[in-house]
Formats: sequence, C-alpha cells, structure tokens
Amino acid sequence: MIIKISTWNVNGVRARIDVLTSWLKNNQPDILCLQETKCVNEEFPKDHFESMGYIVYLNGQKSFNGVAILSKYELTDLDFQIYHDKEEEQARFIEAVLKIPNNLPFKINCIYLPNGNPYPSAKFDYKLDWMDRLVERAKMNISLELPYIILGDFNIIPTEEDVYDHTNWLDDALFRIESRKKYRQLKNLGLYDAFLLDTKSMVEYTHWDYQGGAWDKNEGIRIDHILLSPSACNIFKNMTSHTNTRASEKPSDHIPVTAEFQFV
DNA sequence: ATGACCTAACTTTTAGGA
Repeated sequence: MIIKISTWNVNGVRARIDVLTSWLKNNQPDILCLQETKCVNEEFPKDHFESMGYIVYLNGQKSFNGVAILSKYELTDLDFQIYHDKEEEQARFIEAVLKIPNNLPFKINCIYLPNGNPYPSAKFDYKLDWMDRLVERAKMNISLELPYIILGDFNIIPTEEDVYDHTNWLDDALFRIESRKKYRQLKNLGLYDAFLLDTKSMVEYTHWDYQGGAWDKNEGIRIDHILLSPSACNIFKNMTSHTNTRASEKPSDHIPVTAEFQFV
C-alpha cells in the first residue's frame, strides 16, 4: 500500500476552509500536517475534517502559530512539545507515530519553525535556539533507526537555488548563514531532502509572497521541506509540489507538498 | 489608475508573517 503524507502552511485554517476542503477531496492524503492554523483548539473546525474521514490532532494557539495533523489512521505516542524543560510558549510542534500492521512504526515530526525576522533580534535568537532543540530531537529519533520524517514550514531557504534572487535575502532570517548552517547541521545527522531525491526541475518553490505580484513573477522561495531518515528513505516513492494551489481563489501564500511511501 | 498583501483581534489600527 502507498501512504501519502503532506504538509501545508495554510495561513489560517478557518480562512482556508474551502481551499483546504477541495484540495483534500482531490488529493486524499493519508496524513496532512498543517501549520499556522492560527486558532485555539476549541476554534478549530475539527468536526468538519472528521466528517471527511480524518482523525484530528491539535496543538493550537490564539491568533498565531498553531499546528495540526489530520490522519486517516490513528496515531500514537503524541508529543506536543519540543521544549520539555521550560514552558512552551509557542505552538509549533507535534510528534506522532503511525503504526500500520506488518510495517515498522513510522514517526512524524510536524514543525512550524520560527521565522526569526528581523535579524538581529530576540526572535532570531529564538529561531536558532528552537533549531538546536530540533537537532537534539532528530538526533535521538534517528538513533532509533526506524522510519522517521520531519516535515513542515522550516522557514529556511537552504541554498541560492531555492530563491528567485538571493541577493534580496542576505540579511533575512530565512537565508542568514546562521540559519542555513543549523539546517545543514540537522541534515548532516543523516536526513535526506525528499525534494532533492525526486527533483523534476532545479527550481520549485513552496511560497510566494502576497505582495508585489510575487506569484505572477514567480518570485518564490522553497521553505517547506520533508526530511527523511535513512529507513524512511528506503520506502520513499516520490515527492510532489502542488504548485497550482497558489493560483486558487483566496490561496495560502504556501503550497502543500506531498511525499509518498511504499508500505507493505 | 479604479490600486498596488493577508489573517486575526476586546477591530476603525496593530502585530505578525516571509
């Protein structure tokens, strides 16, 4: 069986309900990780997605941030905190495990990595600190040698290839060398970028700003990623960028991306 | 130029996003 796992920064789940609903109907992912849901758990349209056949796991927050996982299968071993030694002030993380009989447990980290702008600032420092936590979490999870993926809005432009004109982004927290070095440190633990494993073109963006006609001019950036552990890599089939969703009515500024895995 | 961004919030302006 094929398992489809997607990630999408929707920029407000309530504002995006129509776009989200039609995309789910057309694409039928088994699991969809959402970022920037921008509402507390009580305000999340949970019943709506349940009526579409999804189990809903929520880590919401008022107005900002907020992550969620919609899944056709029950998930276990949930963890909503990347920080355990201090009060978690921002809802940006869900860890969960998919257990399909006769398959190895498949661990998922749904992340909304801090933006970090402006540079320099306390927000930038928070971004780097959050990334240190992610590196520690990944290190531990990779050591289990089971299928494990980190997916979501990383707010990281990995290379000059991943932005229309990197000279505009030199002092932006998404492209600052400190951010990209931490991302490299994460990847160098032994994670593979699903996009690079299945690249159809050198340039494929996941975000276009609402301002300045960025979409029409294709002035985008690639910041939504799916990273695979070696044993997730072993069952990886392909990666799809759903670019056309950016052209829909009332779109998110991000598009969804999907990785498919071969389960037995 | 008729206009040039979107979401959410104790909403008529501001914070946050990227």
